[in-house]
Amino acid sequence: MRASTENGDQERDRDGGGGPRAGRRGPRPAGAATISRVAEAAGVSRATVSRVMNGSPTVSPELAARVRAAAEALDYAPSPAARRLALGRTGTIALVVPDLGNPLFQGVLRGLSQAAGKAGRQLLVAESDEDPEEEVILALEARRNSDGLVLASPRAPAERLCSIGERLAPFVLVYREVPGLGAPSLSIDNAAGVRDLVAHLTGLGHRRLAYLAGPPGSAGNAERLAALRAATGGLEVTVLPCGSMFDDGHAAAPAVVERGASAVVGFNDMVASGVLTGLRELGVGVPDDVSVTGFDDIPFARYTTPPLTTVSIPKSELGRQAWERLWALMNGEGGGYNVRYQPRLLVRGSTGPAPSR
Amino acid sequence: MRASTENGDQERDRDGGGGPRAGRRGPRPAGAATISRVAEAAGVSRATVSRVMNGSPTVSPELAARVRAAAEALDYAPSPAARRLALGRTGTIALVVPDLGNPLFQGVLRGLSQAAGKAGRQLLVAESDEDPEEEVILALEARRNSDGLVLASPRAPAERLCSIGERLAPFVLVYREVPGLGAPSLSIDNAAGVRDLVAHLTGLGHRRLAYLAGPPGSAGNAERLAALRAATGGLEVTVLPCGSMFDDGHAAAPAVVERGASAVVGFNDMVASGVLTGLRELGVGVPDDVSVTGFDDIPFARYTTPPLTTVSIPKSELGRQAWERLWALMNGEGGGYNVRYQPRLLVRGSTGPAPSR
DNA sequence: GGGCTATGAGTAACCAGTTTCTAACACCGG
DNA sequence: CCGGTGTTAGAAACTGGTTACTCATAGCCC
Repeated sequence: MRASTENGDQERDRDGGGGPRAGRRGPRPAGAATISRVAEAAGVSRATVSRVMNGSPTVSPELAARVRAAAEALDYAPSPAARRLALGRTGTIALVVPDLGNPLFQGVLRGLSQAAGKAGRQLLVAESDEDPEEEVILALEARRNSDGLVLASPRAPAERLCSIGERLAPFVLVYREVPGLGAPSLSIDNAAGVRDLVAHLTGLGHRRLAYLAGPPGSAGNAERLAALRAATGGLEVTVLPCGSMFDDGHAAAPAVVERGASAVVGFNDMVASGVLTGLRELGVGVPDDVSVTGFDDIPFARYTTPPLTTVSIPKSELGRQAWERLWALMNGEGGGYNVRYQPRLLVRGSTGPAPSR
Repeated sequence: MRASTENGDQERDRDGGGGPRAGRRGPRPAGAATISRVAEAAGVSRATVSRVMNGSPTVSPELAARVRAAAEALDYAPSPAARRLALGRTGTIALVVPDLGNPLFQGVLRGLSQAAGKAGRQLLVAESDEDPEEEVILALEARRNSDGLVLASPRAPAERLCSIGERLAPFVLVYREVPGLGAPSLSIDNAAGVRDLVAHLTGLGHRRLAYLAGPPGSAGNAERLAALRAATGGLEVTVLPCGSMFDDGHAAAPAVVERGASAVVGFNDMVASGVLTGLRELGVGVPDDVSVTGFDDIPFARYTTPPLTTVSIPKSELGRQAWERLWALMNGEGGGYNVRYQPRLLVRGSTGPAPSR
């Protein structure tokens, strides 16, 4: 598993070079130029250096040039830590998600990262590992180190979120709506997506459905399941506990066969892909014997065999939009209304007419 | 000289309570308690509050209790910005990657996020969008806002990295080795992986190979291609320009058929999956007519049809290990040697005996 | 009982910027 | 020639912590 080494570990820094104040404080860059040194070198006050570095127009051109030259010569860059303190802002926004392995949150991460990056903001990321209380703690912690927060918190109780809502502001909630919470939320109309899927399946003649349920605590799973129950009035629906990962879906295949369902509605694309593989291994034809649908339209959904019928949700768009909302909030503009995105049904090869039997 | 009459200026901030200077500065929490207010409330000095908050043992128990009560009552939490400045460290580490959509970097992100989170460190993430110079700029920027850096920089020229190496320290390079760079690197033995694949394929009788090349600037692609050339002495190898995404591989399928290769070596699992789908659409049987291999073992690789033969690399382990190395470096321990991980061949269903022809 | 030491807590000097206030100076009009 | 005005740049206060010194007191030993 492990292998070769190569040297490395060079001189270390010149640490005690100066001698007298060797190792004076902790891990400071040691040689880093400060505003004071630049001021001294340019023969001006610190205030003037600050003004020049921030492009204030109230500095005469020749002085500004002298300061810039000195800054250049000393390779000076203002300390972000000092600016944070003085300005009271961090130039950073934070994202807290339950699971970085989930394509849903990866999409938000990407969209947010790009939007924030374009605006010159840094991005702090924290993963709560799907623990409800951890979500809350990390959110508070992350928020203290940033100017605003994007929070994906499918597990934390609504009351808990409301109780700390004030301390999290400005923030945006994604993939969830919490009534009464003083923050805009960007969510998916899960019910509409499920209705589209069910309509598609019943249109194909399916009457016996199986639902592969997501994680019990998940708000998204609760919504999808409720919508499914509502949309399948006269039909037979079996709910099978499953999960959210490939292997969960894979493991559920025998149960699906046993129940004799003609169509399987997966909590998400991953369990749907898993069950796809599992069914094939059991010799069940998809979509000839059983139809399968997913949810989310993860990048891989079009490359399964057969390609997965699913509903598409705008993951990166959520990230981009979260940035826009957050930006508005940080500037004191309202922008506090909720958006619920409509998923789009994508019919691919994994669904077909119900077997006549 | 400083004036600071210590309690003389305490008066100052109580006038904010009224209306006169409402909205005085930018986005400060406004009501947030400071160490001074806690000190006042507890009737002690700021130094004592600081000592209590940091668990210094040189405070008498009753005083400590009084301070803690005051802090609790005021809902006080030390300002991270002020601590950063005073301590000269940020409590944060940074990760810079070219593309957050790539499972390779997602794996590192997860491993690093979990390891750093467990150690109570925050994680800053930046995406360079595969631009060589952007990689460098973002790395410098991210490093200035953190105590250490994990850098995945497949595009930036080696000399450029060396020239800024000192300013990035402490840092760890992943998925790449740059001789002479003063930082440990964690990389994959691409050559060994390619050799394993080639041995596997030739063992099955394949003599005409096609390589689906990755992005031209990528260091990983260069290594894999060089290793392929070295490992396929007497064989016929066609190199097809491709890319790194599903669609790139999908689009390359016709060219593969045209060249009459009996085995396709994909730059990574995504192009391999893409070509898998493309070949099936063209009516080419895998592995009966053509064998296909990938690289990286992304989570999806075992769920393609047929499951993808590939080599596995320890993505999350790289992230965890990067944290360990970084931690050692930040504590002044050496730990600066390089590690090159050996990939592991995973034979699945996408490879089989060469057609007899 | 007096000197010595250990201990707890306060003072003030940092960290490295930003910003308000103020003073000096040039320019202008009366 | 003088007062009013406008510009420029500096002095100093401010962001909110940490920590090296310092000092007072209490306990201990001789």
